[in-house]
This record gives sequence, structure tokens and C-alpha cells, in this order.
Amino acid sequence: MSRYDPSAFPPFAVTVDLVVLTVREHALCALLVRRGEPPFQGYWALPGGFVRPDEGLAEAASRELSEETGLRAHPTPGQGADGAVADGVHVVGAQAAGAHLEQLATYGHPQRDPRMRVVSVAHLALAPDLPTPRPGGDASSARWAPAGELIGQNPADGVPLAFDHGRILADGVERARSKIEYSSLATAFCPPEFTVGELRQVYEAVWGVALDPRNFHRKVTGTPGFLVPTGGTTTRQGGRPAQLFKAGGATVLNPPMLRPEA
Amino acid sequence: MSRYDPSAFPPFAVTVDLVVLTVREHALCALLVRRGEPPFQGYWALPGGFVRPDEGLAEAASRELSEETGLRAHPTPGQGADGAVADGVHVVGAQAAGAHLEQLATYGHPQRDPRMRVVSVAHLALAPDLPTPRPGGDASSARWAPAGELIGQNPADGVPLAFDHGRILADGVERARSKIEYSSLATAFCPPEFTVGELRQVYEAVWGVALDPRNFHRKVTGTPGFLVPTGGTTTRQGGRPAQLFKAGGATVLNPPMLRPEA
DNA sequence: AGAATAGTGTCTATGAGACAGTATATA
DNA sequence: TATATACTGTCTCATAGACACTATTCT
Repeated sequence: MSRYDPSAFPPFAVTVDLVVLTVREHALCALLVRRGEPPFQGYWALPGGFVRPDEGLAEAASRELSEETGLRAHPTPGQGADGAVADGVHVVGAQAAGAHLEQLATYGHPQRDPRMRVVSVAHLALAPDLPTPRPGGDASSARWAPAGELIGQNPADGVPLAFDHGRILADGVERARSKIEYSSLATAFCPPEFTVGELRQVYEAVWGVALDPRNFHRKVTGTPGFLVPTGGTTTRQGGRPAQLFKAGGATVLNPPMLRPEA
Repeated sequence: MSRYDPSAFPPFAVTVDLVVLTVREHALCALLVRRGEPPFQGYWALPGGFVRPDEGLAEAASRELSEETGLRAHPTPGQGADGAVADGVHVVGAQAAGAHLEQLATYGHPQRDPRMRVVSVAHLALAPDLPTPRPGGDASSARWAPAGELIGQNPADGVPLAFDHGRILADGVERARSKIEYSSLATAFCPPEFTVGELRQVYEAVWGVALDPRNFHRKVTGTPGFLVPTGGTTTRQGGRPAQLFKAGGATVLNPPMLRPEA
């Protein structure tokens, strides 16, 4: 059988879906949009859309992220799976806050969309706390939803997400939880300058655990390349003034920040 | 803009490509097939093919693996991204040897195939040493190639692979190298029963390093759930008879097997 | 003063790695 | 006997986690 028979290949629609995560009020939250048309009309879904004929996958994800959150994207001219195994793309917004974008996984069950064969290349975006969703200016059609309520064990917590987006979201959250252990990605949830306490609150929100502030401080400042002091201090957390840091050059943490056992 | 407009979605071809890895003669090897037609005629490429209209992605990958290696696949009726974040599929062959199959990443650069827009969902398969490639019975059109020669730093090592398959292979090898650190996947390279020394040779081949046999033995037998003794012994390695083990139930290793530093 | 957060020091348990030494097979 | 591999014991160093203690702000 010929590997590519241009006259008879089965046609697919290809989309990108986005798991956009942020930390708001000590909770890990995901961006959801409300569907205005069938199927799953009125259900909450992940933002996403078609890949255009002349754009790459990461480019499409970056464009969708920009359309949904206002983050100006820094598109990648690279190959196909940008950030799938190597690291991801860095996205810059108006607030000069960094966001991280990487490919998550691809979902292609034949019946995942009731109308046609759709293969969705899901991407994971980690962003600092954004002002408020502004998807097309319609405030009621987008929201930040606490991730814990959406991927909880009991499905009685509320209406499930459209399509297989609940599964995609759960995969994205697990990827984020696991990846901040051995990479410096937790800083993608922080503003450009942040304190050790603020970074600790990110870890606590993403993992849903309480960490010892003193051991966390010693560990995070002792990992080479993770944090670089900016020289400034702040008292926005109350108490004694805290040093301000920015993300260092290291992408992989050595030693890693290990998640506490179950 | 409507999220799905059935009348006007850009059509894509969707394929699966396979990074099939095994350990042969103390080296990590990848399965390659020779292309018989343009483009890249005569070049070596990863095995793969179209996703059929009514099969899922993991199902297609499993079918291709079976067609190329003779491993009887155990298809997964699950969702889309089987094994992308959660763990992968187990494939059973005639030798009753286990193989592992998981989604790797998706490659969709607009010009990655010169003829049309093709999105390829790459999968990673880890298999024990197989008799010999039998792709369609044509022995000269398939081979096991040492991975080190294909992803070496100097591209003068030989002719590159077709399409972006060199990049896909490099991503797959790096995934395998990283994943055997914190999972029990290294046993997928072994026959059903194996010795600690054989498992150590797998780690050494995949990582390309030498490990201390004594520390390795203590560590691997001390990690709960990794290995289960079968009671038998063997002298096929020479020297004192070694205990035979099979893979235990654990999928995640605690503590992990850490790769030596650079 | 009291409370809150920042940051340091110290102790203990655990694991990684180096390596001596014993056990049991084959040539 | 020589040699190869299997396996155990022990030592040292690094890191994780518990927690006492000091520092500096605000109310």
C-alpha cells in the first residue's frame, strides 16, 4: 500500500484546543468559553478553533491564545511539535508578562465530535493572573473556573464540559502539576518580578498542598539558575520586606522541586 | 466565527508515524523502512501510514505496529490521546513479550510534506529484541538502525531521514531516555523473564552510559513494585546464576532511577 | 506589644555513589 | 585455578523535611 496516495486520503478536520491555566486567589483556574451553538450548546468548553491551511500547529495555538486572552503571541517558525518534547514557546502580552505555551497531546477518537471526524491537537498554556477574560467582548461567555471543581472525583460537581474537553483539561492539569517539579515553569504563573512567598503560593495552588515556607525558601534559592534577585524588595505580602526575583535562565531544575507524597 | 463550520473546514490528511525502539547488542535501535517512491525515494523513514476514517489514533498506531513488526496489537477502545499523559497501551506479540505503545507528539508544519498538508501523530513503541524485521516480507526494505548514529551531533554521519522523521526520532529517543528514569518502562525492552544484569544493560544502552552493577542491583531490587522474582535462575549471562524477575505492578518508580549527570 | 511574613541554622532520616568483600557458576 | 557475574555490606556526601530562632515590617 502506498504511504501517501494523494487521490484517496481520508479527509480530517484539524483543530487546536487550549488548556489555559492561571493561579487566581490561591487556586489553579482554567479558562472556559461557553458554546453558543450545537452540539453542546450552552456547555462550557475549552477555547480553540480550526488550524488554517498555511499555519503550523503551534502558530494556530498561539493565535487562538491571543484571540481569547489578549496575550500577544510570539509565533514559532519551527517544526511541527514545538515544545512537545523540547521546551515550549514563550508568549509576550501587553503587561510584559511571560506566558508559556507547549503542545499537550492529540485527541482523535472517531466519535469525539458528532458531526464529523475532528482531530484536535491540544496545547497547554500557563499564564500569570490576567485581568479578566475578554473573548470577543462578551463577558458572560468566558470565565476562569477552578480546576479542582472540574476534575474532581465526583462528577456530580456540575455539568461536564463539552466534547472530551474534561479529559483534555485533566491531562493538562496533570502535565502542569508534574512539570513544575523538574522545570522552572512555575515562574510562568508569576508576574515578571515576584517574591519567594508568591512562588510558593503558586506551587501550593497547583499541587493543592501546603508547603513549609522555610524549607521552600532554602530550596528554591539554592537551586542554581532558578531565581535571580532583581535587587528590589516589596511588602505587598505584609510582614518583613521580601526580596524580589525574576526567572533565571535555567529551564530544568537540578535538584528538582519534588511534590510531597500522597 | 463559528467553531465548526461543516461546509468550509480546511481538509487535512492525518497519519501516524512510529518510533519503534528496541535494544540489540547493547545498543538502542530504531526501526526504519526504505521509501519506494517519491518524495524522498530511497531514503529511510519511520514506519507509518494513514489513519483510517473509523479508527482512533492509538488504534491506527497499534495496527501499523502490528503490520511492521508482527506484534499482535491489543487495540484500545478508549478516548483520543491514549497514553499521552496517562500511561500507554500494552501490546502483546506471538512471543508473549510485552511491548509498550504511547502517543509521542504531533507534527504539522505546513511544508513537512511537499505534496499536501499532512499532520502526523507520532507514537513511541518500546519492544523487546525482535527476531528480525519482516515488513511485507521484503528484508531489504527495513532495518534496525542504532539510534546514536541517527541523532548524533554531526549530520555527516549519513543520509538524513525522510521528511521531519529525524526530529521525530530524536524526540522519541529523548522521551524513552527520560521516561525510564521515573517509570518501570525499561522492562518493556526485556523478555518476560530477565535478570538484574539484563535490565542494567537496557539502562546502559538507552542512556549510553556505564552503571555500577552493585549499586544498580541494590537500587532496582529495593524499589517497591518494580521487580517480582519468579523463583527461577539462569546462567545465560555467565558467572554465578542470577535470579529471574518479571515486571512488577508498579508503573511509577519511587524512588526513581536517576540518569547520571552530564 | 502583637502579629505577620522573611530568612537562617540545625538536626535527622534517606538515598546516591564509591568500593571492599563474598558467593557460585564456567573455562 | 582463573575469571566472570551475582549479590551484600559499609562508608561518605547530598538532600528532604521538621522545626527553633532571628529579622523586619504593619497595626
